Amino acid sequence: MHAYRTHDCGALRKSDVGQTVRLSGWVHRRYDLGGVVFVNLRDHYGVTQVFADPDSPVFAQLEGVRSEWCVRIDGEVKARSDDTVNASLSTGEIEVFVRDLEVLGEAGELPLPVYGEPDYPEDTRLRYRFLDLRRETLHANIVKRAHVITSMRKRMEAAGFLEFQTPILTASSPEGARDFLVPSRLHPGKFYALPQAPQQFKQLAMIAGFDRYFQIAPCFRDEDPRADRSPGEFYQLDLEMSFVTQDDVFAVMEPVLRDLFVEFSSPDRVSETFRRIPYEEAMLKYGTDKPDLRNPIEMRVVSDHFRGSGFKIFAQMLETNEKAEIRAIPAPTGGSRAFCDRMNSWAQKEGQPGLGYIFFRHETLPQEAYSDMEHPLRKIADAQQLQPIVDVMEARAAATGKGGVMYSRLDPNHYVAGSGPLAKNIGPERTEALRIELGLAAGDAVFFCAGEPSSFVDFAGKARTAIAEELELVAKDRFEFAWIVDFPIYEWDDELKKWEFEHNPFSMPQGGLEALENKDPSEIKGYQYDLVCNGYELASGAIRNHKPEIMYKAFGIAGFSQDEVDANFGGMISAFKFGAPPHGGMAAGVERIVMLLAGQAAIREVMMFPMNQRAEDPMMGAPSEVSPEQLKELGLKMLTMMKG
RNA sequence: GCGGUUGUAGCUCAGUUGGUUAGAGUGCCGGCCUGUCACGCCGGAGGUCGCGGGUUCGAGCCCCGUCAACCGCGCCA
Repeated sequence: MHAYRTHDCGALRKSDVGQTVRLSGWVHRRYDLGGVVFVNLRDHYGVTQVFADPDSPVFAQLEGVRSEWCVRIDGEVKARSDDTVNASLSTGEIEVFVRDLEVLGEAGELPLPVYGEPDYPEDTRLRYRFLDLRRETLHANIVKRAHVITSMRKRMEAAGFLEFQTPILTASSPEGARDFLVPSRLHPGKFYALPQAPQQFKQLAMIAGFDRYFQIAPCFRDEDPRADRSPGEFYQLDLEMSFVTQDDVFAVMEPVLRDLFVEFSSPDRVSETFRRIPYEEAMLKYGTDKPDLRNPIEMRVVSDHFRGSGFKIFAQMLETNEKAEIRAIPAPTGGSRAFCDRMNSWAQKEGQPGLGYIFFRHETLPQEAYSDMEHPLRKIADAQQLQPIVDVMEARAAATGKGGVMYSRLDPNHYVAGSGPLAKNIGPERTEALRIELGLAAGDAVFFCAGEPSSFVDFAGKARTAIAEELELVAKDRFEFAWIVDFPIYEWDDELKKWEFEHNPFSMPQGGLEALENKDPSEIKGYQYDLVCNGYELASGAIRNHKPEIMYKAFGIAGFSQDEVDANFGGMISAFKFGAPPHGGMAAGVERIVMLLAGQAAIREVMMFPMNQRAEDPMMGAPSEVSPEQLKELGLKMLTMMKG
């Protein structure tokens, strides 16, 4: 018999009854009834109930085991009686009567319960990560991660890509994030850098003629973390292709990613096709370049409705500031004063002066409008009869799955009225025109942001999210993908008074050299794209700039001289001078993909050994001090003494 | 670097307007229990209320400072 096991803890079935078996695992749970003791034994594969009574020679020992001890048992598989079958266990039809017991590893009092896995603070979980990883959810997340990565590899290979490894010790680059540096012993005073991405290497691989490259690539960036961004290191599905246009990259990667998501969810949960949304349109409609498209709300510019209107704040703003505009955030089903006021105070908590709104409800015409055909409200009511608002409401109900037809359209003296201070100021005709343009109905509302777009887009995006969350308009179980395209290449840095690369300096500008020479930098767009899903940026990529002269010009606009470009990207630039093929690709965040597929909101839930918010590993004690000898060998000297 | 939230038993948390001996659940220890699967019942141990200072007759609670964690901002080709 094997020293530790004949079966794993998820293996035994009714057909095994009568066998003598050996199992090893952890004590998941113990039920000591005095004359009989049950133990749920757990390993990677499952849970099996084992038990003993005074007939067993190891009854007393089995009574003595505690949670999370690692034990080996020998025993006989027995069928459970019908009334004691546990349907929630795959092994629930049997149990093992223990005749021998060996304690492989005792456990002290647990700092973190494995069983039941209640919420625990991060630091405790990270300090005892090996216990945390025994817990069902995290264990399953890590297993899922492995399966997702395997599936990525298979799909990429099936699509004709080859996986190559690129260096981990490489050169520091001035672009982008802060580098992790590694001192060189053989070259005192010089440093390697850990790669932020294999960007230059994969482009060199294209120039070397490998045509299609991919890698599950470790990437290192010395930046502060977020819930969806781990500190220090993470993995990307990195890829590059030669002789391709942007459309070719999309055509190859869309099925890879869609099928991956379908494999780990279901076909009806994933976008059939990935929409393409220009960056500008995304900023306008969603207030962000990584919109959550499960949220049906789309914003719209409605400045004209307020120009010269009785709502003086907006009207004057439009008159005095050319750049100012009014943007509407429709809120289907949000048509109550209580909801609008709640959003208004939410906005104030966000540091805004407030959030103007109109909400629409069904009202009865005033008496004097009943038969006065020239009365403005009579006209509105009649027009609504002609273009029945019921249709709008039905369409909206179909789109959002919420609301319904809330009144009879047969009563000629009923109409949909806009309410709230803003509606009073601009009057019923303008209110009605707004309602029609936005496709809203009784029971709906609309909020407004005003000013220069650059000052409110971020807030507008947040408001769009908050409104949809409050109204439960978000289709939670969906994965809504879109390509965000046509990113601007440059962004004006107001503090440094210069043009900066908005995304990545290696992209091909649309229009090539001519655009760089003739256009205002703010108007130059790149063949540069992001893949977004549910509000996360899942991937980012570009058709690369493979022509040295365009490269020099592009860097020149951002203030880099030809010498500086040669110094920092010399390897790649010189390669561009030896027959570089047009090429492009992208890189997708592995952790973010797994996070979405595992239904988690934090990236640490899909990483085996993540660091904490301060980029420390409390279990391994990283980062740590090193000995003076190690420093001396590297030619390094501490300038500041660490505290403690 | 900045802002918000949190910090009370091994662990997760409650603790009212400042008022006697700071509680619960869970875990741990002991006792009882032969069909549990969130086992049940009885008993017990376990606390520098993050730390330092202040106000007060009296502080877990109020004030000031400080440390730590999480979330966010800055940052993130």
